[in-house]
Amino acid sequence: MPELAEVETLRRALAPVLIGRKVERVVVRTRSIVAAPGDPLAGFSRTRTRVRPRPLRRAMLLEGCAIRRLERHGKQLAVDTGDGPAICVQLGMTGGLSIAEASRPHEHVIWLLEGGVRLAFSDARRFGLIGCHTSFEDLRERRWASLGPDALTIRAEQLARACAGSGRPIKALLLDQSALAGVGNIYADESLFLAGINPTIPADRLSPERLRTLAGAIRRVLRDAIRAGGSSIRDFRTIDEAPGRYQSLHRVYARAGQPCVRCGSTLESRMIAQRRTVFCRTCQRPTIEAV
DNA sequence: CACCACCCCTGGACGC
DNA sequence: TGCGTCCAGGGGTGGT
Repeated sequence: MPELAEVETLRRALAPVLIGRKVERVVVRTRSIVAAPGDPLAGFSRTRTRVRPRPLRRAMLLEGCAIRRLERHGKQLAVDTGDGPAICVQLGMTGGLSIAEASRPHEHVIWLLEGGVRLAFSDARRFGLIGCHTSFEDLRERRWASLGPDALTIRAEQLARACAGSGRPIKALLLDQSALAGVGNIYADESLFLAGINPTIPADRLSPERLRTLAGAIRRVLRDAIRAGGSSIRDFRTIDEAPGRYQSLHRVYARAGQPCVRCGSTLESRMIAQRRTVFCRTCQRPTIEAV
């Protein structure tokens, strides 16, 4: 389940291998995983109303171009050629990028780069997506403009703006990529626990002080997770198959029924915004405070 | 507009 | 051992 920390781990591992290298050939095994310019941003495979996919030319997937930089916003990774096209990789639930000569299961797109480097996008459940754009500017306008500020550097004031006027549970807001980009179910629960905030509290009922605490907790949890190479719950691996180490540091995620690491109470679990949510009723009291 | 249920998909865990 | 069932959830879509 790649979230910001896992995507950033990938970005840092890929950059030294890819930057400056030319893509010699691209192999597309699963057309539906790729959105060409003009295709619905979601990828036509996901829309209920069937849309005929636009013709896909391999130059759209960077064939013949040299890679200049890798950028990340939230959970999305952009591969940019500078003066040419750019692609946006969304890993979804089980997507991954690897550099290996041997093929892995469920490979959908493979880039063969100069020097014998083989980059592959694999995704068992195909929730992931590769968006093709004419330029990095186009990618930013069409894809990243609708995302909220990046969670790794979120400031209290930005979080306050996102929460203002929203009666949704704070957990639901943290998961909303248009409010805050990069936090998924794991780091939402971990951040709320660290901040001592109950996940059911309406976003607009949190005081400025608690929002400051929460913004700091989000930054810290993500920084620590990146330092540990991300969380490997099921599928996530960095480019050389190495698993992350942060899952052993989870304080609440997937620990329902186990004792709270801080107070020993039994951790509770409930559904919020269609997501399993684990928290400590003692350390994260459901107090509604005056604003 | 804000919010939420639903849907896409498959591997792994678990019960019998 | 094997098979059926449930669950995980990112994010777009459509309905309320």
